[in-house]
Amino acid sequence: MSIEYKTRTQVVAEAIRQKILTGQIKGGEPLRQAALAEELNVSRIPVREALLQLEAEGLVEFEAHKGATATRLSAEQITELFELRATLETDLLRRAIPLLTDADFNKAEQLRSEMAEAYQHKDSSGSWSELNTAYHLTLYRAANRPLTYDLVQNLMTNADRYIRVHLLLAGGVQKADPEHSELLKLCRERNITAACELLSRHILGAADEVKSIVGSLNKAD
Amino acid sequence: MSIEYKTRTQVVAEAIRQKILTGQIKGGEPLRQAALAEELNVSRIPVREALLQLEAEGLVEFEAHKGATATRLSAEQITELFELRATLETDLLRRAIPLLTDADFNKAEQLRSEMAEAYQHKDSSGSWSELNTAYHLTLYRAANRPLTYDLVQNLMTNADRYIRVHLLLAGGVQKADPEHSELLKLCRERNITAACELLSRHILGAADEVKSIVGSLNKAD
DNA sequence: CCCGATCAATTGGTATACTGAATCCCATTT
DNA sequence: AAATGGGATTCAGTATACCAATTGATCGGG
Repeated sequence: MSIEYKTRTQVVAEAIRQKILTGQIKGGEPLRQAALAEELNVSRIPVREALLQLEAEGLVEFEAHKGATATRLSAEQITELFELRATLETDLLRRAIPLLTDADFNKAEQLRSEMAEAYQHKDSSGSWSELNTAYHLTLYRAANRPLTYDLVQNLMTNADRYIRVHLLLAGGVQKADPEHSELLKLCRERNITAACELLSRHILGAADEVKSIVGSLNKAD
Repeated sequence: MSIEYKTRTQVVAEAIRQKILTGQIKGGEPLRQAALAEELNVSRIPVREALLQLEAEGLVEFEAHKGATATRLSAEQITELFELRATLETDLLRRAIPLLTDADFNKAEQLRSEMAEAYQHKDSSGSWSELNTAYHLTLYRAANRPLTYDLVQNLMTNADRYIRVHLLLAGGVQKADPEHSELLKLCRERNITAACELLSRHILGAADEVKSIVGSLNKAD
């Protein structure tokens, strides 16, 4: 077990990240350091450092002397984000499949079922999202490609914002579960080609639905 | 014209980045905040923030209460880094080729010749590296994929550390110039398949040479 | 030889204050 | 009425000083 020591900066970063992912802070919204510091009972410095970290993750943007704002992706950028994911995640999966163990399969299966259950409790779109990320990452870890893995993890975090919308407004999750089952089955069969193709469709399909929703949202404001 | 305002944090980040890229700060070496602050005539705060930024770029690593150290990639990670580059850069090039303009070709050609000249003045491995990066990026910009582009830019920065070694110890650059010429020619002919294949070989070939050198270096210490 | 205890070094974090952009508002000018 | 040009204000960027927490190293005792 990893004894995670959390610095305040990390705690603050997590808090703000959650606010952005859940939509509590919307794209384009300015993030005032003083306000966040007071709200989270820390000084401005850990807030600044947390924001810097989130900038690196692509969740916020800095402008000198103007401060940080939550990023807002255009439709094209959302497309690019998901296509990037498709590229990198299929690459990881391709490498991972021959190396996946029974333990990995079991963990993935468990996460899948937890996800199915979380879906019942309609409220918690957050936990579904986290489980979904964990499920996918479980299949990638065996690839042993730390740089790509970290990158993908970050891309998934970014995608999450849009997935949650997807999840809330459309019934995007109903489609996900059978795909997750099928994907796991193909992995167990070590059918690399089919698994990668399914994964790609899984990601790009979600992208399409997200885009149609976000498109109408952007018109709204 | 963009009026670039530079905060001290940015200046500091650049200074430290250069030190790492040039090998003035070696992999694994600890980066003392107080020392850097004094050396650069700033307080510790911009130093901390600069280090945080460099962490995001993958050039340094933080450990709570132990501080930052310059990262040191294993042979496997170097392989992964260059393979990632090959994947993402060929993707960009594929998309860019149909959209490249004469202005782009001219700029690339100019950079290529500057690179060839910089190579004469043996000292400046730094400027060769920067020109090399600029040359490649010129061919990718037209792809209009900002996320991927930024990512690649960052990967190239990371690769640079190793390329410079390559450049100094082996004659890796002699090989690069004809490849750059050929690549540009294929782009002008809009020969996507051949151009991408060449680019991939160009990157992976450099990786091989870098690895053999770094391998012997790692043994050394 | 190992094992705590102690201590210095260094990072993480707070409080506070100051400087200087960026921006808004309003008066002056055209 | 529109443009110009200050202030005044807000907020980010940075400095300084200080304290707390953690680490690593040294050292003395079992």
